[in-house]
Amino acid sequence: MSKVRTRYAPSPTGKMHVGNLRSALYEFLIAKHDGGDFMLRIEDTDQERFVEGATEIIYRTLDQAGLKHDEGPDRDGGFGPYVQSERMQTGIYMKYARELVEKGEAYYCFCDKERLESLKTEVVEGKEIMMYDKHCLSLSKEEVEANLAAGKPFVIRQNIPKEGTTTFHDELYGDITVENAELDDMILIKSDGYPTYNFANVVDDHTMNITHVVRGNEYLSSSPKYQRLYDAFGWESPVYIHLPLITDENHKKLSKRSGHASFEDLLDQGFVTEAVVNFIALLGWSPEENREIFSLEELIQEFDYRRISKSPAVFDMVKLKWMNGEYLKAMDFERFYEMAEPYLKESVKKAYDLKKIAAMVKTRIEIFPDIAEHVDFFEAVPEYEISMYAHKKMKTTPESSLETLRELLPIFEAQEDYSNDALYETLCSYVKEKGCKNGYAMWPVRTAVSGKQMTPGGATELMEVLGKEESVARLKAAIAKLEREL
RNA sequence: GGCUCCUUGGUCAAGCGGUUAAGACAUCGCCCUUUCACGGCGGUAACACGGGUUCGAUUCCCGUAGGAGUCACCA
Repeated sequence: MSKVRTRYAPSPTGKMHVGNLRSALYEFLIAKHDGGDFMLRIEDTDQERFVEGATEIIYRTLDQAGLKHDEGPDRDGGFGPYVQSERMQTGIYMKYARELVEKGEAYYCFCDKERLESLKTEVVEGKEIMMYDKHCLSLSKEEVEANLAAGKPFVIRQNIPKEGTTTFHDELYGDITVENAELDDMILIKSDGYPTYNFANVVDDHTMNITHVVRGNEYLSSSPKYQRLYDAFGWESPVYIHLPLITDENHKKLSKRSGHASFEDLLDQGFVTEAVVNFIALLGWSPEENREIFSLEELIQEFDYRRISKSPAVFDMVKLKWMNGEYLKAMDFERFYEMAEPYLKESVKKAYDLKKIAAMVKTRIEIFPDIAEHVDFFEAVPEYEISMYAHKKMKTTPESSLETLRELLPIFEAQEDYSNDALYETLCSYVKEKGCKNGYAMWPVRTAVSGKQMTPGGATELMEVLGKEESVARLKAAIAKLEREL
């Protein structure tokens, strides 16, 4: 068996959504698991849809995700060019198309738009259904030559017999057989001379020695046509692996068009690449052992494509967030801080120790934007109800809290050491003297300095960050508020 | 609509003829705790339906239903 070669063949039409990325990931994993090569090929045969800068997005995304390609436009492996528009310059597609015409497996078609339009039979769900009627197949060689000589625009179509069936084999779905009568004579070469995806992909995959064609299962229904192409050329067909779709919560295929999140969007939303990669790896594939957190290296090790499932998977943002949170918790602090800093600065403008705040918040957030709601009170105590001082378990009430705070204020005013440890000790000795529970004193203090139902740390941790001046000021303000509102 | 594919809890999923039908997210409860979160423990919750095959079907086959994909000079 020759070395496994897979390819990721995107068209540069915009951002990469997670379905694209997962295809790239699986292609990468299938190759790497077997010590094979992963190739990048740019499919830019549609000049109209080409988006400026889209190719750069592809490179950047692959790079960020760690899916390093062994070959591609920027890494020649001897099978180039790796961009289809450049391959076209070599005349390769036309050459092979002509070969098919010679064999009677394809034919020139000169039908114009109007005639094609008239062939459209029915409209289903807004889509016009059309099957070409092989009109130009009956043209004589002379007529074709004459048309060509006259410079008449033409396309080259695949010639599929009306009888019989075509079968191809997919590693996951098994043998799939369709009636030839169901297959349209698809266009191989467009009137602008470019090949269609349908044709280019077959020619390229073969000439570039791709052993495993891995792609989304939206291609399942057109695969019989590709199979016929391989057969017509007398080429050995590759191993096909069609991936189950990734859908949204309404079970619709993820697509850019419907505004579903792209990989870039997810990063903008505060997800880390490793989490996203890990998550999508598990959308349609599961490892043998019962485990969910995998590094890319571990995925390469474990990835067995035979364990890819056949049914579509819903992209669940909630679970992605959970997984992202796991990655954040496991992340080393320096990196976490680097990534969290912009978000912290956004919410906390005052000169507090952001590293301390970052450490407090690290285990409490799932994505970076969560930081804001956790730390906003450092900037200023929000408006709050004094009912917040009542806590059943702590046995506190607004009244008891006022008393506690009044007693504690002079103690904190007198204290110089505002480290968490020292403050905690102070509080504990107060508690001991009072003969109450920890929470009885902690709760009102925490509430007073934060004004929030929940905070990323306990009373004394917050005071350490706030510092003496601010802490005392907040305690005073809280006492005043209680006196006023009780 | 034709064709193709799919069908285990709300979601991701294990299972590949005999299981008390895993696990994870979410949800609920309890514990821990300087609140919340984290962490720990536990609960609720699934084999779409109908026929076969078989001693025995979640598992194999056939239907039905539901869902999805596709039907371009887009990929």
